[in-house]
Amino acid sequence: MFEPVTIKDIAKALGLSTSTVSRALRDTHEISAATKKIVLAYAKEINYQPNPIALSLKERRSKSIGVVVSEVANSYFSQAINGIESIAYDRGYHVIISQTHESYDREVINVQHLASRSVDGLLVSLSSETTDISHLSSLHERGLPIVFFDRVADEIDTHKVIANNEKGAYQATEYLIKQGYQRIAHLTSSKHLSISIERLSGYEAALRDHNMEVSSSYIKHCLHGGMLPEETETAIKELMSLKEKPDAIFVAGDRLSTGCLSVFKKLSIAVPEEIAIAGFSNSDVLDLFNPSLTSVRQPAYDIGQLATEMLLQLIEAKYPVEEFEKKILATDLYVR
Amino acid sequence: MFEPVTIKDIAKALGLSTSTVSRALRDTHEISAATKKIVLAYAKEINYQPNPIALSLKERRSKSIGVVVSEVANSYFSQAINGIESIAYDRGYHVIISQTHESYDREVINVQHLASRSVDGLLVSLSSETTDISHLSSLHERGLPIVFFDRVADEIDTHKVIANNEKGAYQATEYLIKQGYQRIAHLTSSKHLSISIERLSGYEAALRDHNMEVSSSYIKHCLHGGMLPEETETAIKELMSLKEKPDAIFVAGDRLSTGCLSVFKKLSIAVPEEIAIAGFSNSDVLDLFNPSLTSVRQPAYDIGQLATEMLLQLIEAKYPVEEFEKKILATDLYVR
DNA sequence: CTGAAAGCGCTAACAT
DNA sequence: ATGTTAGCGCTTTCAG
Repeated sequence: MFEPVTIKDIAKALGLSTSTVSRALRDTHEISAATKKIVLAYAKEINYQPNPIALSLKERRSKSIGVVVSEVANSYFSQAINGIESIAYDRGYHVIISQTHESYDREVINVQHLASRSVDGLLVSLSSETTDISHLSSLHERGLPIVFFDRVADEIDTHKVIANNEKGAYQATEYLIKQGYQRIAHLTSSKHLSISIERLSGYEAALRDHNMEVSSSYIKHCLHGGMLPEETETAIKELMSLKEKPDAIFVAGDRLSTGCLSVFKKLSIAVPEEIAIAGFSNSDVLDLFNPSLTSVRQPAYDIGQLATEMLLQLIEAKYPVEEFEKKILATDLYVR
Repeated sequence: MFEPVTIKDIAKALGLSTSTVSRALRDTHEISAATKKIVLAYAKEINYQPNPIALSLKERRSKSIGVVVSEVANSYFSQAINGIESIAYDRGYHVIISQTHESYDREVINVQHLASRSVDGLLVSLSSETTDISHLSSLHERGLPIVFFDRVADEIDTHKVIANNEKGAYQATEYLIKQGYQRIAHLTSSKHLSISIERLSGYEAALRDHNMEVSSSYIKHCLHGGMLPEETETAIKELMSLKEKPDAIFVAGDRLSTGCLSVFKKLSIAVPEEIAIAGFSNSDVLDLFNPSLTSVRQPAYDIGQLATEMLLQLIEAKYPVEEFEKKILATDLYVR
């Protein structure tokens, strides 16, 4: 039904062979200027577009990279994607985005699909459910370039780009401490995620450095990182029903932070009078919130750009790369 | 470097022909149960994945659909995308998302790329810059199925799915009128966008039905739909420097609505005391805003689903479809 | 400088 | 039931 123009059509119309046409279009030297001109003119006239599918099949590369994130409806990821695209498009690569919705199964399916679809490389931020990463390590072992960003898998030896989650968490927690809060809880995403581990560690370090106790009853995990509102609500209710109610919470995630505010609003708990909040967020409408949210902002756009540059370096490397780096970018604390 | 397993590898390893292997994997009847079992077992063992590129080339279809939106970092679009994916994945189609960032040039490039990449169909919401739609109509004439959603092109005869923008705008404007506001301005996106036209028309109808005058000085267009904060700020400043300052604004877009609130905050203009706002928005953190925003919410997820169903119907139609529909879904007014 | 032919991975018509 | 062959669109030897 939809029949694009092929090199064959041009050849037939011009009484040439397909190879000659191909050469004219590819601009090789082994072609007469005259023929080239004719072919190019005709190609433009009929708006010839080479078929990238055929090209991919031939060259075994697609000039496209796959991106695996949990949700595009997340400021952090949409900003990172913009960073990714900015580099990729400049370098002639196309970007295929896929969402896991924090589901491990979805992640496996998406990764398989992208790989079989001949993406030349993968930019991955793990889903919160993922613990087994064999779907990625097997591809990586077989030579598919992969760069992790945000939620990384330490088991796989490749480039990684993350924000300084530990320091960001430390600063946010310290901010709450300096504001005079005494019982600071921590609400975070699933336990095994690299970002959760790093942010937890920053939180604990800040407490310890200020001679405050780390209590496990103050630390709540949400397996789906706030995707399910009930999860957040349950965690908050548990915290608020402790004998020693916390007077502040450091929240380690975008959706979780806004989710928290919603829950408090719903439960009519005054923020920051009854409980103060500081949390990670890259939302760009944060300044419209009331109560306001002191937040740690990650350089999502830069992270996306850097990860893409590193991936393209791997893809275009002449020789297998053996040395891998983990880049750590600074966060910003916005006090509100 | 990255060498996936092919049907040929299996054939060689098992001493069969490629076609036999293909038949075993395709599960045709003309194959012995024994061979089939052997092939399937071996395929599973080495984790064989068929190469969809080769398949696309052969079958001239890719089982994938392209999506063209302005920004994924926009609640409306990210929700629509989720709706799109929910249907597409169920039906075995993959979704390739591309962003125009409200740029016409980018839209042309993306559409060309998607088409040449052999997507089986296109879901399109036009960029705010787009007036010339020949990049789409030429593809459409050549038989590529296209369904428009949100920002549609009336010139192209195909399925369209939109929210009831006119009624939504009418209700929001009427709400402001009933609150007692007298001088209601209208801030909207670029003039030629279908959504702008529809929403403007609802706004004007509401004013007229309540015997209020429509004044062109009260209507401000932002060519980039609020993508550029200066645009919004300039428009607001112009409105606020009129002799007869408006006492309310009906805002016709997500980014524009939040952008408006930001500008008022920046300029220390009290909302809703000095000026009231009602606007289109699909943000899911609207309830955390202060000042709060009365908003028209579109059924973005449903729109995405419906548009996808219609597109797949076109793609899978046995005979060329001649009758096209424009589906109009109801909006919701959230008074805050 | 140009054409014929092979091959990328896969399927399907045609043989056997 | 299985193998052989051709062909999807393109590039690239290999011949001429």
